[in-house]
Amino acid sequence: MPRVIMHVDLDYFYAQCEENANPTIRVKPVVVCVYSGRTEESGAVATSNYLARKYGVRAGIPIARAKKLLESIDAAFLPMNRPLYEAVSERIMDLLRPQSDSFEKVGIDEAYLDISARTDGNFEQAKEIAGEIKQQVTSHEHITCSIGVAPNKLVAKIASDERKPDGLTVVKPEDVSAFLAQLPAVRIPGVGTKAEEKLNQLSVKTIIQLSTLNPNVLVEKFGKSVGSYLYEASRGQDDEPVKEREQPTQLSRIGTLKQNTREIQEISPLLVGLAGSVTGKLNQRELTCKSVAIIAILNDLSIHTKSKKLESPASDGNTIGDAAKELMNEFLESKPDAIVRRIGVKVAGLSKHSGQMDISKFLHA
DNA sequence: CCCTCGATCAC
DNA sequence: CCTCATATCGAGGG
Repeated sequence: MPRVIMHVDLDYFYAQCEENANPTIRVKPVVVCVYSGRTEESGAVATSNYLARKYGVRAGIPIARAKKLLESIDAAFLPMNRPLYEAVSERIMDLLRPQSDSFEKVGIDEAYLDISARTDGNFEQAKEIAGEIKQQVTSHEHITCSIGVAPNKLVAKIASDERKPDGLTVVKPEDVSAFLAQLPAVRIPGVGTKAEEKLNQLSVKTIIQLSTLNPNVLVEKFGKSVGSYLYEASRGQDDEPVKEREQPTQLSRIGTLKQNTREIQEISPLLVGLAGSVTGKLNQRELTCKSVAIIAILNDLSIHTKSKKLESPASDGNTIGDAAKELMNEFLESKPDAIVRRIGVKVAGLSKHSGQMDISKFLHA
């Protein structure tokens, strides 16, 4: 019996939330920005509506470039309002969850629903449910979404990407091969610029070409894990279950310095602020961390990390802040030429805060 | 098997 | 003149 899996992708989500918050901007290009605070305009585009995309304004480009592309055009440049998007997301997820046998939220604007049991494997019925979900999300939240339905998560995700925005693509089990055959290999989740480059070296552009490669060649080129993933993905095979995501296993915050520097005195205030912010998130979720890391992005935009395992799991600002400062000092010492542009603090090895006091605390007292 | 770190992806 | 956040893998050292 085939599974019936649905992937729901909320269209240009941040920008659509902003359109709803202020419908007058709906007719203009809408650009949601992450301002870095370095200068008035510095930062990047988080997402944009489809009108803005017509002008080439897409996620990730510098705000300055977006302004240039839209100069002389009446456009709305808005700062991110993450609490708003999280609230809308949560309400939508609460609409979706009950429509599923099992549910998996992936990030703020995506979810998988396993609807095998309630459709009894019937893809016609699944299509009806998908239509109802789209209507429901529209009527409750005025948000459009694109939905893919397929026998597994992999193909459902590729399908939701097929028609956007406000799309619905159903790929029945017998249609999987024909559906994938036409598509470029970069449509496979996990295939980005680097993997695309390697595939080009093998003269592979499309999924059907990928499916002709010998698995040994793939493993040799991409490693055991990615290689075998690509082999199966090209055949539309995937048996990952849809399952609720537990707690995240890491938390991080990154910020941009006012100016590039390697002076710890100039770096410390931001570092401590980020450490405090991460600690806040940790405590909100009642978690402890086993390790602390710093991230340094240099003036040449190269990324470096340095991490250390703590003596014992911690959740207090002093322990995490001190560890971050220590790591930053060690990093600067190890890289005498490093000029720092941005820094981050990450905690990992998270587990639920237990009331249980670690015995090492007593041994040291 | 654990720790650390860079790379990659996708957002 | 270039944000932010998370997960995962593989390598290298121990």
